[in-house]
Amino acid sequence: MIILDYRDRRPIYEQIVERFQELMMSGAMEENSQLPSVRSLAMDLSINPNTIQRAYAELERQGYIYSVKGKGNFVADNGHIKDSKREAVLKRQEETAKEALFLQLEKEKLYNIIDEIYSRGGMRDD
Amino acid sequence: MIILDYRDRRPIYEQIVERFQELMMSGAMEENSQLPSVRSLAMDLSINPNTIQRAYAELERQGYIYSVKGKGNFVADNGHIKDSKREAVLKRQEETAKEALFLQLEKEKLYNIIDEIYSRGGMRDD
DNA sequence: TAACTGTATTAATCAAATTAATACACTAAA
DNA sequence: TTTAGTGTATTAATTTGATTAATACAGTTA
Repeated sequence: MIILDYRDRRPIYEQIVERFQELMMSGAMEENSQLPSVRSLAMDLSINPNTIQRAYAELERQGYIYSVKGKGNFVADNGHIKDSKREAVLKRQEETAKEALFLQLEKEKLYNIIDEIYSRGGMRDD
Repeated sequence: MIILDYRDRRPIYEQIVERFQELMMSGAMEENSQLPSVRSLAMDLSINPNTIQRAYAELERQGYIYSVKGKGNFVADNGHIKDSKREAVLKRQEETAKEALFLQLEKEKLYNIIDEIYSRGGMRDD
């Protein structure tokens, strides 16, 4: 479910946060389903429970999960999260376009890539 | 010429590397022109000369500059660098499009952003 | 020679991430 | 009620990477 990359410069807890975000937003983890416990996931990944705790705290802070003491951590309703992710992607698109312009890339090349991805992947419906 | 952002999580030397790359690829620094000396730039930025040294070593490793002992560091011919930068941007465009698709964003939204940037910025010629 | 340049090395310092070791509170089931 | 799970909190130690500090050495130029 989670694979750590120790060459990645980002801290482990951030990798874990990101990975769960992906899983939740792709629908791979259903709303209200339970996440692995702090201790068990730490065992699985051979890292310290505190690091998992930190990742979970961050996920909760961002509204991705909610925790119930004594029971566990659970996937929250994250419709609103998707919106903020969308914003982030659009911002990233802006940065990419700026850099492409800076490098004198023709905008058609960007178009083509987008078309390629969208035709390959098809569209989901909500 | 160079402004450091201490809130940035990336190391200082990397910020310096990136900034010089920008300057060189935008044409703001001409080929064979001299970079500030290790010690003088360190003074300017109020940081340790070793940090500049590290940044310059990295720039040289990547082929952006060449150094002459006793004389200084100089901007290299970096036509090929621009090409690899272009590749990197296209790859980034691909990732962005994938994520946009994943988030069910209409591709027209990406188009619009690109158009906006390109119309605002105009095109340079080589 | 003097004052610049780059390069290399070693040790010290600092900050952030991670680990380690606990303790405490809640839940669920035997 | 006891046991074994769960989350949460806290403090200290450790580790790692970045940065600083202090030097030394070598080449260039005036």
